[in-house]
Amino acid sequence: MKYFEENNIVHLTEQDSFDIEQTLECGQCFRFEKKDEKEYRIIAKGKVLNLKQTDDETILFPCTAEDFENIWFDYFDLGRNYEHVKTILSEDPELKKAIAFGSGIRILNQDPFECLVSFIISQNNRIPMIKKVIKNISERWGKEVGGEYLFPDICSLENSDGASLMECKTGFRHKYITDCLEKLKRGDIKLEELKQKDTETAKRELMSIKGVGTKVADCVLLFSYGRSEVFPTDVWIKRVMEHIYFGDSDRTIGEIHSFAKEKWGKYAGFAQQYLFYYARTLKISKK
DNA sequence: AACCAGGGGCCGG
DNA sequence: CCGGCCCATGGT
Repeated sequence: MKYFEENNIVHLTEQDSFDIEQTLECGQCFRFEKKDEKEYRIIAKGKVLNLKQTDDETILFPCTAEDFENIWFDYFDLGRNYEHVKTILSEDPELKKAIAFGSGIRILNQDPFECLVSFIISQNNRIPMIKKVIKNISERWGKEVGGEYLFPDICSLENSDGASLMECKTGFRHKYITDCLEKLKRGDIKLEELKQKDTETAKRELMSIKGVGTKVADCVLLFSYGRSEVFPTDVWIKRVMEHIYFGDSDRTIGEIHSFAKEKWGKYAGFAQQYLFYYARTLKISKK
């Protein structure tokens, strides 16, 4: 991964397996805004960052060399060899098509708290609406940085209540967010300590929060704790998996989940993300 | 195990 | 314009 910094702009000149559009639009994060073709703004890690990608390079701005090395290199998972991941998963001819389609996807390393609340909001909801709700919450309790609002930290969000969360259009999920905040405040769950725990234990703890089931817990583990062995299984994944591997016949979420875990092991999370992007953008039929 | 939880977009009529 | 259906689900 080659890069240099000049005038507070970082130029990424070697960008194998990195497409900003695919990485941001594949459904793993919600605080981004499309400015133009291959031009995005993200709000993450306490900062506002603009990205613009051309055939030759990706530029990140405003961004010092230090911020790139300390924050964004990890956030965009740039230290991982995705060619290797794709080679392993391409042994499966069906998956190979999905990988060719989203070959520039990288799995982000997001903030656990923001990720957790975001995926609680995601349940039975659509992406544009999820983005709107998170933006509402950020504008109400988050810190302003350069005209944008950061997702609030735990302390700031503890000033919320059911009614104010409803005003942010969280709908019936407001009580789940309240329960989440309560458990974090009491120290029943320490998000920082989950990093040291094995995936099953971390998953169990996350699922003790009301409104966090297997799917939401898996998303948090994959998108903010780097647990690539999980396989978040939702209706889209169910559909595309039934289509590809089961001749369009009905399977339960549980059957799909264990099939994928068995088949892809520690690469299941990557497979899931390629399949999700493939299914969503091709709009695989709902039968 | 069916049903319900806001809210809003989309679709057929 | 309006009803019905669906949505990166989980609780009851």
